[in-house]
Amino acid sequence: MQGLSRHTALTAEDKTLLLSLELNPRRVSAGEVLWQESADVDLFCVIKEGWAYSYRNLGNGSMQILKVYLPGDIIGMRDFGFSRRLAGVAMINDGLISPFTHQQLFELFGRSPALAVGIIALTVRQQAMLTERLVYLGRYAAHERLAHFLYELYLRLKRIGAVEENGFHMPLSQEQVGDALGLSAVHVSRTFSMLRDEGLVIRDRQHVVLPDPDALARLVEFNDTYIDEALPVAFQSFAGMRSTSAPQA
Amino acid sequence: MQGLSRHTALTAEDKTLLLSLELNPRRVSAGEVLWQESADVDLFCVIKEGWAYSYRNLGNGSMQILKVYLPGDIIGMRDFGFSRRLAGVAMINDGLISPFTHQQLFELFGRSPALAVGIIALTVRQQAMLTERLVYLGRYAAHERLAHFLYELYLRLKRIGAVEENGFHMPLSQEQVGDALGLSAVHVSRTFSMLRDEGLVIRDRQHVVLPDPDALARLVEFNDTYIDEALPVAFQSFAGMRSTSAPQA
DNA sequence: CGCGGGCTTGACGTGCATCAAACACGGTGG
DNA sequence: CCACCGTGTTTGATGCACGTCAAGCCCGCG
Repeated sequence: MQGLSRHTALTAEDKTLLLSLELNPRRVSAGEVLWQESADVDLFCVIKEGWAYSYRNLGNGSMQILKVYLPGDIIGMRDFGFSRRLAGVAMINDGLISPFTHQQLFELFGRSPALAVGIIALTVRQQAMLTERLVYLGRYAAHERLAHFLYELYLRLKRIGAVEENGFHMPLSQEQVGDALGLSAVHVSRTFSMLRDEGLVIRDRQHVVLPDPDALARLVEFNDTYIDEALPVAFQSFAGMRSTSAPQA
Repeated sequence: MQGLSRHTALTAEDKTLLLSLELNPRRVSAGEVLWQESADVDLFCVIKEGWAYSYRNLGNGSMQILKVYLPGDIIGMRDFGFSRRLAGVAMINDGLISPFTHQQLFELFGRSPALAVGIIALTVRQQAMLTERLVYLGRYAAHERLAHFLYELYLRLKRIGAVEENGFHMPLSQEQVGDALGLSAVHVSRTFSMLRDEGLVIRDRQHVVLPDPDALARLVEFNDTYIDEALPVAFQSFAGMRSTSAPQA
């Protein structure tokens, strides 16, 4: 809800509808697979606690992690419009998720165009992050990929209040970081050392501190508009246009 | 239209609406930039003739090509929901495009839920291709990236009838192919030679032949469901649900 | 106390980038 | 018709970033 209200104005009814998606929370444990690649698309989830990632297992034995999901994120929208999953999703640590069905989503879309627009906007923004990663995989060296990855996490965590004194908890193993960045675990370790020696990243076990976030942002030329930007005006009016009971602010 | 009818049933009215998007075709010449990164999002386009690509120019002087667009593709949907372009788009060769506005798109969405669903489905499928590329950039070697790239083009071109005897016209320079695959132009050349020596790809200037497409498909473990798959049943009924004048098949 | 998973460090090999030079075209103007 | 050029491609030489293998280390855990 916090995420959606960033993009579009919500009425009381919208909020009730949204909460109805989160009725059946379920505890999940570290490493638990929420669904496998090629499984039928039946559910989507909101993550309430814990981290998750979507991945593809490849023919050559390696894995590519596509995206890391944090509390508040919606999982599974990637597969919206497909009958089979394009990627598996697994929990990184213990957590709490609220699954909801295709049907619930359609119903919500039908009742509140504002919510439909907002959820589509969130999905599009997730896709923008993927594109950003594609650029880094294609054209940047290991230390830039890692710096970018950490800085993006930092921004996303800050939005949900999970950063304290420029530090945050990062439950990913270095092998998993490597799978996300297209690097070997060994090289991730070396790259962390490099960033430490340059005073950009301090890490102790699963705790990461970015002593000078702005310096990191400059290093990776971070463009944060795609994470936070509000919807263009045209969208607000479109959402209002078809709304039956929810005039927009 | 051909692309949409693959995913959802179109009524006569839908077809009229679609054609209204293509009223103002414009000739464009090779290398012409349709829009720059960070430009205001005003237009989308259907490509009627010619190839285009979306790209990002990077701080380190290199370029990453995100996607190649072929005749029949809709360009610009990546930026749907943003006020600024996330990537530039340029023509590869001379062509013909039909621009349409945000507003036209909204109007079309309002009139035909079936079309809205179909266009969203096309957009989601484009994103699936991007994800596929991300996987290849992260975890596969040059010859696999190139083979995958060529095979994907081959499938997409075959759908629009631009393949003859397993061969097609490919107006991209090797530098551009490199920018798409995260490789140097020099290495693209060497990789082409490699695939030629293995009998997988024959190339003469801008003409490419895949003598044994199935062998290529096996090499890259190509999963073509994401290109062609029809919409799941739930979508058809959703499209029908809100339609005022267009009962679904 | 021993075990195992994750992290570190070193040695070594290699895939790809980079630089540079030569080559093959198509287009242009003389 | 042929010199001329520019752009794109090929080929070679060299270097480096990263992968792989392997050994040791740290720490939590049974």
